[in-house]
Amino acid sequence: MARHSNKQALLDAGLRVMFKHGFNGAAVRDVVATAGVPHGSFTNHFPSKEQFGKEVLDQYFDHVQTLVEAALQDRSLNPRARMERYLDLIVERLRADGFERGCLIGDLGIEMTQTSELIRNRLRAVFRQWLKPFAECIAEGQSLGEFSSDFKAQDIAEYFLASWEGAILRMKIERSIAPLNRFRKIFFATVSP
Amino acid sequence: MARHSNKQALLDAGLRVMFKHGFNGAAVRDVVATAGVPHGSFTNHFPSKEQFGKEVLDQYFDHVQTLVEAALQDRSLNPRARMERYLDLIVERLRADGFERGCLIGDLGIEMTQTSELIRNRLRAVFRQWLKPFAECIAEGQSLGEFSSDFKAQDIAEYFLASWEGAILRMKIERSIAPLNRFRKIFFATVSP
DNA sequence: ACAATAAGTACGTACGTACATATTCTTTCA
DNA sequence: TGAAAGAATATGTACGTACGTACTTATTGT
Repeated sequence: MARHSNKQALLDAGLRVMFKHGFNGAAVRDVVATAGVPHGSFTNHFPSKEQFGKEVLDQYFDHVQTLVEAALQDRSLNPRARMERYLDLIVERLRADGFERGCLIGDLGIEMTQTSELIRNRLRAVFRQWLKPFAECIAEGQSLGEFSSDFKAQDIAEYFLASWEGAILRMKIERSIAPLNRFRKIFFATVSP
Repeated sequence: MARHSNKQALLDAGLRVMFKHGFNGAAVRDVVATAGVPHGSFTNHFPSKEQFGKEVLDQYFDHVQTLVEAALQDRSLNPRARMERYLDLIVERLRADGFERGCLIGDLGIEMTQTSELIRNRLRAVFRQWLKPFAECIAEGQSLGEFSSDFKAQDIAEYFLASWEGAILRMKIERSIAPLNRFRKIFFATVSP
C-alpha cells in the first residue's frame, strides 16, 4: 500500500468532514471530494458508510491514545500533573480549531448510539480502553495523596472523562475556552483530599 | 388554534424523531408521518427545517424549565436537596426511555454548532437561562454551608450542568444509569465545603 | 370578508450503494 | 531472475430512492 493511499486519504477526509457536519451530515460525495480521490475508491475500501465511520473513529482514537501516552507515561511528572498535561495537549488542539470542533468520540456518542450498534459497541470499547491509564494514574495519585481516596480510582477516572466531554460540548456552543478552564480548575481542586 | 393543531403535532413528532436520529437524520417526511399530518403542514408552519429545529428546541427547553422550577422552587427542601431532586426528575425521564435518549440541548450542541448559527445562538441563550436558577440555588447553598465557597456559585452551576451533560452522553453509550449515579455521588461529595 | 390553517402533489437535487473495467502490487514457481 | 497468476486497489458511471422545499387549491375560524 502506498504511503498516501486513497483509503488513508478517505479516512483523513472523513474525520474532517464528520467533525464539521457529523456522521449523517457527512455525505460520501463530500468525503471523496475532500480527499481528492474518485468516487469508486469509497466502495472499494468500505462496505458501507457505517463501517467507514467506525474506521474513522478507530483512527481518531489511535491518535487520542498517542496523546494519552505522551502525557500519562511522562514519569518526570506527578500523576496529577500528568493529567493536567493531557488536558494541555487536548486544549492545544481544540484551540487550533478555534474551539469549533470537539471530540469525535463525544460526537458519535451523541449522534449514533441509537442508529448503529456497530459504532455504539466500538464506543463502549473505546471508553474502556481510554479510561484504563487514567484510572491507573489516579490510583497512583491517591497513594501519593494527590487525589481523594473517598472514591475508587476507576470512578474518578470515569467522572473525569465524562465531565471533560461535557466541558467540550459547552465549549463548542460558546466557542470559548472558558468551559475547559472552569472544568480544570474545579475538578482538580475538588478531587483533592 | 386547536388544542392539538398540526403545528403542535409536528413539534411533538419532531422532538421524538430528532431524539432518535438527530437533526440531520430526522427527515421531514419522517416527522410528518410520525405526526400523522400531511406534508404541506410542514411548509405552512415552518419556513425551513432549521427554523423547525429551533422551535423544537424551544419547546423542549420550556419543558426542561418546568422541571427546573418544580425542583428548585420547592422551598421545603434545602438547596442541595433541590438540586438532587432535579436530577431525580430527569433520571426518571431518562429511565422511561431506557437510557437511549439523552438531552436535546446536548444533542443539538454537538451536531449543529458548526452548521447553524441560529441554533447555536439559541443554545447559548438556553444555557444562560438554564444556569440562572442553579447559580442562585448554589449561592443559597453556600450561605448555608452546603456547598464549597472556594468557587463562584455561577462557576459551580456551569460545572454542574456541563458535567451532567457529559454523564448523559456516557449514559447513552452504555445505556446504563451508572454514569448518572456516579456523577451525582462524586459531584455532591466533592463540592461540599 | 378575510386571514389562518390544512392538504396534496410535484420539482430539482443529493443521497448511499452497485457495478464494470482498468491499473498496480504481491506472490509463486520455472 | 523473471514472467505469469492472482489479489488488491483505482476509477468512472449509473441506479433507485430520499431529501428539503415550492406551489396550488381547499377548508376552517373570526
